[in-house]
Amino acid sequence: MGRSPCCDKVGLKKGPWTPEEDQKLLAYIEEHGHGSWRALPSKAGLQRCGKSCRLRWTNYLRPDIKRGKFSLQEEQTIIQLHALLGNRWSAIATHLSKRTDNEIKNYWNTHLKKRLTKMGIDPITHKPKNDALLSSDGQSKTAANLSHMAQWESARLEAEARLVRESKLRSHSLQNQLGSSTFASSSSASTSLLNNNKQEAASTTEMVPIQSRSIDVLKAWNNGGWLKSNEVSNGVGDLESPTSTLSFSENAPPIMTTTTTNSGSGGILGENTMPMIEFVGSSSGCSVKEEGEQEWKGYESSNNLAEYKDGIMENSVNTFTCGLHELTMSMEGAATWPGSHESLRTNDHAIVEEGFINLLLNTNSGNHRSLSECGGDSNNDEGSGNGSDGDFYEDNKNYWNSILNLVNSSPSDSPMF
DNA sequence: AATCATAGCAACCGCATTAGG
DNA sequence: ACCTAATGCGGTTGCTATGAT
Repeated sequence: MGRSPCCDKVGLKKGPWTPEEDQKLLAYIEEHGHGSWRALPSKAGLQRCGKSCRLRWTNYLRPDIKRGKFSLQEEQTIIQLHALLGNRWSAIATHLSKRTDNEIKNYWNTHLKKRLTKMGIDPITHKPKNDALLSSDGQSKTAANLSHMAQWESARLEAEARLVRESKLRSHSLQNQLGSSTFASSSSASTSLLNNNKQEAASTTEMVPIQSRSIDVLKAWNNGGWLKSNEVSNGVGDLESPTSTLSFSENAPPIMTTTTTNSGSGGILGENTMPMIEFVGSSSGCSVKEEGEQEWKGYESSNNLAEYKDGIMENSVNTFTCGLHELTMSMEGAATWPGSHESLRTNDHAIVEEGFINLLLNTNSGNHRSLSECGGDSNNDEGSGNGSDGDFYEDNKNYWNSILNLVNSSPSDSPMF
């Protein structure tokens, strides 16, 4: 497949945008929308290629972009999501609303990466340098992937175990609760499940006003139609998308429950033997740090790995709660579990992964202190495994929990259901 | 004051994927 | 099923500002 020519065309301007050009582009999009980017430049009277216009808009002119200094909370979110996702900037950006992937990427490359390196942390593997050196040079990336894979796999195994346990409970509750329908769901069976999970969520979190709204979450993923429950729970009413065009007129609920029935005809859920999946998450009150409230200086000056660990791998005892098993169900229907980090780039995998992330981010049930609070003044409570770091499993769990906690408490309005 | 080095960031490049005919 | 345009995304480049010598 040949690549379409773009900026090589003669007569098209390249380089920095002038205020006049910005004004033209802005005015045009405000009036007409961007429509076809290729056609836009001529219509807007710009001597630019469509791609350049699109980039300028998405990275700079879009009105919902937050610019300026990154807060500590944002920095920590980026670091942890990077540990989780690697250099998948767009995925990271979806959890930092109002920040563009380009900005995050730049910030990582110019600030965070150096900072971690300075602290003796390998920015690729997110492990202490000594560990990373074991797989030096070209192998460090592979090591990072393996690390990510191991973490994913660990979470998945835990989820699977839970799935087995809960699926049995479900079949019981299904039979018992057909018919109750306080949720706007297309199926009464799913409704009863929702209620189960709603109660479960409510029992493990602070009581939150419960609304609900059902969508086909997989379809929503396919369409890029993210719903962000965090924003609602954070008191932000409108749902903004990190991309320019998505918006939702309705508020997402503090607990977003999603069901989809399995047609059994293939697709993502094709091999799923469960009759339906549901995503139940909750987000509760969060603590938001003001920008610049805390600095990294403690970490930097001490160059102390233990402190880093305490900050990033916050000690928490909560486990993956509701949601993971539902995700696993969809995962198993969606071909295979990703065998490598890169393999996630296929659409199904991306869907699964995003769902997993969102579940991770959305399933916190009560331990939602921010890292700013916990990691910032390090060691309020002794860390994972009570100081004995030999237990890989505990470390690993705490690592993921810390990510979960971080983003749940993040002010960044991460997209959720 | 001039020169060089470095940091920061906007913008570009090119591959991958998706959508539509 | 195939082709092509459009779009998404991550890596890289190059310009500008700032600091050091």
